[in-house]
Amino acid sequence: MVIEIDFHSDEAIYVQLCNQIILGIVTAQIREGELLPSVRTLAETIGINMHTVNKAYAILQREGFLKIDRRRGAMIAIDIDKLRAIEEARAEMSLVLARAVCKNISRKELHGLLDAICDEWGV
Amino acid sequence: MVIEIDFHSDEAIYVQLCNQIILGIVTAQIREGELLPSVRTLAETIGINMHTVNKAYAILQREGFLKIDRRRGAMIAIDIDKLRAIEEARAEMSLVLARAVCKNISRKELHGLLDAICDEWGV
DNA sequence: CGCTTGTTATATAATAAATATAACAAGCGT
DNA sequence: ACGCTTGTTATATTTATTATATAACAAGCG
Repeated sequence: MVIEIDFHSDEAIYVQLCNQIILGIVTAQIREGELLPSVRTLAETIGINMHTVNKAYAILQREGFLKIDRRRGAMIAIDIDKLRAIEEARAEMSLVLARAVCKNISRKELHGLLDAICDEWGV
Repeated sequence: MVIEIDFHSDEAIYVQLCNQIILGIVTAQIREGELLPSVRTLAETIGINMHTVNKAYAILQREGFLKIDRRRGAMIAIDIDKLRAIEEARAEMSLVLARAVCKNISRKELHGLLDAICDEWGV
């Protein structure tokens, strides 16, 4: 999967990495059981430091998106704690929806947006 | 409206301020046309620096949630650029939804979550 | 004139992010 | 046994961001 980093973004590089890998999973660019590049390889490919990649991988492991085997590397492996996932989704969605609602975006339009995004991913 | 800052959060204080004010608008704790406390007053109430509040207000003004009059203070005034708002909502929602979908939360459940949040706000 | 308003400038401290080296333990392949 | 790669840890340094601290300014109200 291709990873693009915007070095002029106000988002930290490791955050961009996490987001793109998660988007890669949901768009099936990389699937459950597949290996990500090694921290060193990906770091060199992108042109950043090894520890920045390592930080992203460690976070994704803690959040239950991948498992790290010392010798094989980082493998996509979703740990499903659904109750927790729903609570997190609710908290994050509240902030997004609040901004949208303030801007007069209707509940109906938000449902439409949700469908459009899910359609894009074939979910 | 009451503002609560978590000084142990990993979110910057000015970000928490922005989020809470937007949530305050959407829950009608503060309405269009109403004045927020002055930067100095709010800073003292919360126990933080004036510039931190000023930064939050400036950001909310730039994002079109309030207008600042030099002598009157900061007033809730939503600038509706709907096309832009929808694009921003789509980008932010994509990240939230991607995480949720990875955790096996279905499209149906996400619609339910959206409704639950909107219901809470009476939107 | 005194007061408050947002705004700007400058300096400083504290924290976070990113980079740079180096080294370690584990295991694979030859 | 050796060389290689894997993630991991440690340390140091640099840079960027965040937060605080003072100070001053222009604008306007009473």
